Amino acid sequence: MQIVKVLIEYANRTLNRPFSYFYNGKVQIQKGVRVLVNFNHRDIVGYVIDVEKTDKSVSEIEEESGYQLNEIASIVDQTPLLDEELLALLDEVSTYYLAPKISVLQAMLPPSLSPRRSSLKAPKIAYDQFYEILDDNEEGLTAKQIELLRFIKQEGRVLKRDIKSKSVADKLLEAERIKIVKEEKRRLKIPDFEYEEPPTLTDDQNAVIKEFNESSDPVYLLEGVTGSGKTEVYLSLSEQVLKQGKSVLMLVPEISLTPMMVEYFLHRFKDNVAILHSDLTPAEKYDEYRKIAKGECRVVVGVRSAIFAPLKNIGLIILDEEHTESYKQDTLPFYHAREIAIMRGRYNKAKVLLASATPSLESRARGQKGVYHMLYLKKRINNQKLPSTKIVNMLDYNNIDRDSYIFSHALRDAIHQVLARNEQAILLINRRGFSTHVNCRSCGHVFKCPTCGIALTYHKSDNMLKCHHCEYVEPYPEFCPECGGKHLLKTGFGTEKIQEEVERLFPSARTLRLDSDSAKNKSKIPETIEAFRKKEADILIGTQMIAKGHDFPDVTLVGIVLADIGLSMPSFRSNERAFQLITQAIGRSGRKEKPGLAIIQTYMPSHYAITFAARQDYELFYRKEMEMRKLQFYPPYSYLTSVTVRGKNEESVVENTYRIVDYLNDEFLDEAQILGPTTPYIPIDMGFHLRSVLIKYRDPSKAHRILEKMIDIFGGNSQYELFINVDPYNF
DNA sequence: TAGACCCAATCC
DNA sequence: GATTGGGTCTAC
Repeated sequence: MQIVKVLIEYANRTLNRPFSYFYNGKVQIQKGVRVLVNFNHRDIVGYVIDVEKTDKSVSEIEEESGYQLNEIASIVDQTPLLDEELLALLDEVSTYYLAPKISVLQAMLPPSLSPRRSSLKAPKIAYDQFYEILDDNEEGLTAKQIELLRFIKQEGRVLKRDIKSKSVADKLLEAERIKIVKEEKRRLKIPDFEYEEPPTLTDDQNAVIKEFNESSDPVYLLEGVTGSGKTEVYLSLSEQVLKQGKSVLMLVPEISLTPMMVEYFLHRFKDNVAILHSDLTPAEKYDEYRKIAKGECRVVVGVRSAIFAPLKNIGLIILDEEHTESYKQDTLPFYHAREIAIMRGRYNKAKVLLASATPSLESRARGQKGVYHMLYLKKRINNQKLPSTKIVNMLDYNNIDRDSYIFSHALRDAIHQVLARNEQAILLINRRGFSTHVNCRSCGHVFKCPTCGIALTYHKSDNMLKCHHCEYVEPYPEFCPECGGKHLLKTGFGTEKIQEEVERLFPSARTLRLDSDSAKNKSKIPETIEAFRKKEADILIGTQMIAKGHDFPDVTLVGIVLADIGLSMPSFRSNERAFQLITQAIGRSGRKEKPGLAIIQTYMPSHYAITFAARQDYELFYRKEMEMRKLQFYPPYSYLTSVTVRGKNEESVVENTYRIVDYLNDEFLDEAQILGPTTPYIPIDMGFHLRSVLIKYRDPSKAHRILEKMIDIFGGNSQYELFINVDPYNF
């Protein structure tokens, strides 16, 4: 008999331990396969982490252990889900992020292989069926049969579903002239890209590649201004690595925003490329995953979760736009792809290349200290000039247009000129919807989301109030539910309002809007971008979506309608975010020979994030922001971990959070700052109340020991659940 | 995580 | 007297 230890599919701290089952079948159960087990009256999926043979009987074991053993209901997988490297990575990730192991497994594996019940109904392998010749003897065949036989012979193999005359084929099968061959099918359809010869590299690119090759450092940070040719460096290095027989993992922030990167890789490496991103169907993900696991593709281009791709013998891992927040998962297990990349790099003895025009402060500081090897691309490829910029102080009434409180004279004039020259403009407003708040004029009641507790945004297009955090919507009310007042006040503005204003002020201009409302399904994003590139519109209005690496040759004006939005967010990263966003947006203006202009409207015209972004001066911003971080003891001068308590009863949540704060204060003594309990920006999650503690510390290994002890003491509670976020982003 | 179990509130 | 709803407990 075998005793099988399994992790069960619930990613809950109190269940983060192995459960034992017995198995009397003949098959030897392997570690790393999924099994179906009965757990607390239900059949669920478990992941096998250990198997022991025993001569004892079930009742003897039950006697010893004190619990009743069930039998494994069935075995799901024939072979283990993870190879040796990924198995080691599972341990490393769950340890570093203090996360339940099963949650790491669920993040690592595609839906069809994930240890959860839903994976059992998920897509399986699909096959293409081909006809191939068995025997080309034409004797005794009808004319039609001979015709088909010759056709198949000529083609070598023919897809079964391409044959119209099914009955003729059946006859040939019966006569044993042809056979059916099954082959795994790739459901992701990738257009066939022409091979593109690598362009001649610039001296700067060659210098970077040379320095990279001559060093044996494990991690590199490439700081390259927009348009400096980073992509060609990636392609060139990838080519080298493939020639050495190794494989390449290329991470991008979001595929629908950067389809060009995928295309470059497809042009260069053709069907050696597998693609992994969140818009793929589960079936497509499964096929890509299997292709990688079988070694059929040695280049993977993908988003965050692709960092767990089952690539073997990795030689190079690249993170493009390494500062992007989408590399951090904001649900369990809260991992950051950059850290995983470094772990996998270490295991594979592969080099890791991080790259950005505006590196994250953490990475840049590590570069400064020599932890990462700094590389630079300082010049734009054909020496394009950076756009000229103008900061408009919106506090000064004289600067504001008489017809519209949103536009300055400068921006309105500039748009007029662009339209007159038949060029294009981009207007960035990093907030969607029409008005940001709705409240009652008589009693001041603010309309809030009942599930999240944050203010609802008014959307004019469908006359609804929407929550920008969860899915909640309600019709725009006629009167106040508190006092019955009829006068509701809409304050603040977003993309919808800007579009309306633009259409009012520039009636002849054709506008396009791009935000997550206008792009409900993601294929809309590249469509809208393409339409704008083709000059089907004069003005593109949108959120940060439009600020990313797109190349619009006719855009000569970028207007940042309100640069302060990001700055007023309650996070130590808000300056960094604002700087990155403004810098990127400005980079969209004047990409070809036409000179570009950027106008930045703000109520904080002398804020350094705005002034340095306007000058496109990363270095000065970096130094100033480092000073601020040092003063406030934030990363990179400290490490952060947040602990969030989530429970039904608000009082008990608060009380328990206080107990955790006290505990942490006792354990850390003076070696950490413990902030809290604080009420998170999103205070309620599906009817559960949330409170957080932020820990700022210098010694990660000590913190790790204390946090593990904290989980032992406070983790196994049914009153509340603990969420631990190592290196959180939203504080 | 989600069923079982328990108790109290509520219904006709 | 039965049904419903909420809170708590527990799992191999």
